[in-house]
Amino acid sequence: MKKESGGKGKGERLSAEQRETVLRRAALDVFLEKGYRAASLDEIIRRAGGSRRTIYTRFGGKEALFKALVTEIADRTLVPMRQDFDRESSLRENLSKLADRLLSALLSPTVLDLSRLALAEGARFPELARAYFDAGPRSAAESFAALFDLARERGEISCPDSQTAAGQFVGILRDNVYLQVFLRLRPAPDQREREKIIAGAVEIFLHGLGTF
Amino acid sequence: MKKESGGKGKGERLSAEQRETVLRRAALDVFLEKGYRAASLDEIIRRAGGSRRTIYTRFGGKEALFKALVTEIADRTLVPMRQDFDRESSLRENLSKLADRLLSALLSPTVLDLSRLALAEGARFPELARAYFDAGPRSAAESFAALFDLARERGEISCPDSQTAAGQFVGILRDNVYLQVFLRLRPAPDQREREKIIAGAVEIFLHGLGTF
DNA sequence: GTCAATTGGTATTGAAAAATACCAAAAGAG
DNA sequence: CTCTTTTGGTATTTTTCAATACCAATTGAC
Repeated sequence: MKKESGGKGKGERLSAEQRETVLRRAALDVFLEKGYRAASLDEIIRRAGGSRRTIYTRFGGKEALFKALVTEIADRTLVPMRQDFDRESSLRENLSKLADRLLSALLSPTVLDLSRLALAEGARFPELARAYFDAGPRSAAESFAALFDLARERGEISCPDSQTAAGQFVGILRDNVYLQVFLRLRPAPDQREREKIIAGAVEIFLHGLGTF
Repeated sequence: MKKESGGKGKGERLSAEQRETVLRRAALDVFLEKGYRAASLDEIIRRAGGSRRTIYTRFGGKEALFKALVTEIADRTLVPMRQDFDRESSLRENLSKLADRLLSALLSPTVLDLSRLALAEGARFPELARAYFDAGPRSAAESFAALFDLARERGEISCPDSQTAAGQFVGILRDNVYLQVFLRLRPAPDQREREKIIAGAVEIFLHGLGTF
C-alpha cells in the first residue's frame, strides 16, 4: 500500500555533490567487500543514504556505477604500489625498502580485496583488469625497473632487460605464501616473516643479477 | 499450459552411469567457462541433455554438484604440476625442464580457467581453494624443493630453506607476464617467449642460490 | 509380461535483486 | 516568494534462476 507521505524527512538532504561523494565511497566499500555480484544496491543505499533513484539518474544502474568507479577504485587503492627510491642509498637498501613497501601493500586487506575483485571480475570488466594492472603490478614493476636501470648504469649489476627482471621481482614477492593469503588459506605473515621473505628475494636477485 | 505428452522421446535415454559422466563433464565445462555464479543449471542441462531432476536426485542441487566436482576438477586439471626430475641430469637442466613444464601448464587454457575459478570462488568455497592450492602450486613447489634439496646435498647450491626458495621460484614464474595473461590483457606467450622467461628465472636462481 | 523405480521434459513456485514508477518534500534559480 | 528541478523514500514490476512438482515414458528386476 502506498504511504500517505512520500518523503518522511528522516534523512537529511545533501547537495548533489555531497551525495555523489558519499555514494561513491559507500559503493566502493561494498564492491570491495562483497565483490561485484554479491554487492546489492540496497546495501549501498543503506550505507550511503539517499535513494535508488539517485543511482539510476546519476549513473544509470549497477553496472554503470561499477564501471564509473573502476578507475577510482584502482587508483585510490593502489597508490602505495608506485614508489620512489633514494638515489643515494645502496641497491640492496633500496631494493629491500621497495620490496617491503610493496609486500606490505599487497598483503593489506584493502589491496587484497581489490586484487580479488580484479582477478574475479576481470573477465567481465576488462577496464577493471586494465586499471588494476596498470595502477598496481605494472607501476610497481616500473619502480623496480628504474632501480635496476640505475644500478646497471653504476655497474652494480648486469641486467640486460630491466623490465623483465622487474616483472619477475614482483612475481617473486607473489610467492606461494602470498597465494595462500589471497586464497584465505592462512593469515597474512607478520612483519618478521615478511622480512624473511624479502631478505630471501633480495638476496636471490642481488646474486642472480650479478652483484659481486 | 500443460503438454499432452510428458516425455516426447527426443533425447535418447542414457544409463545412469553414462548420464552422470556426461553431466559431470558438461557441468565442469560450464563452471570453468562461466564461473560458479554465472553458470546456470539450464545451460548445463542444455549441454548434457537429461533433466533437472537428475541433478537434484543425484547431487542435490547446484552447490552440491559443484562441490562434488571440485576435488575432481583440481586433481584432473593439475596433474602436470607435480613432476619428477632426473637425478642424473644437471641442476640447470632439471630446473629448466621443470620450469618449462610448469609454465606451460600454468598458461594452458584449462589450467588458466581453473585458476580463475579457484581464485574467484575460493572465498565462497574454501574446499576449492584448498584443493587447488594443494594439487597445484603446493605440489609444484614440492617438486622444486626436492630438486633444491638434491642440489644442496651435492653442494651445488647453498639453500638453507628449500621450501621457501621453491615457493619463490614458482612465484617468479607467475610474473607480470603471467598476470597479464590471467587477466586476459594479452595472449599467452609462445614457446620462444616462454623460453626467455624461463632462462631468466633459472639464471637468477642459479646465481642467486650460489652456484659458482 | 508386469510393475515399481528412475528418467526426460516441462511447468510452476519462490526468492533475490535489479529496474522502474510515483509522490511529496526540499533545494535552488529567478 | 514562486516555480521548476532534483532528491528521498517507498512500492511495484521485471528478471533471473534455483528449487520443486508433475506426468508420461522408459528401463530393468522379477
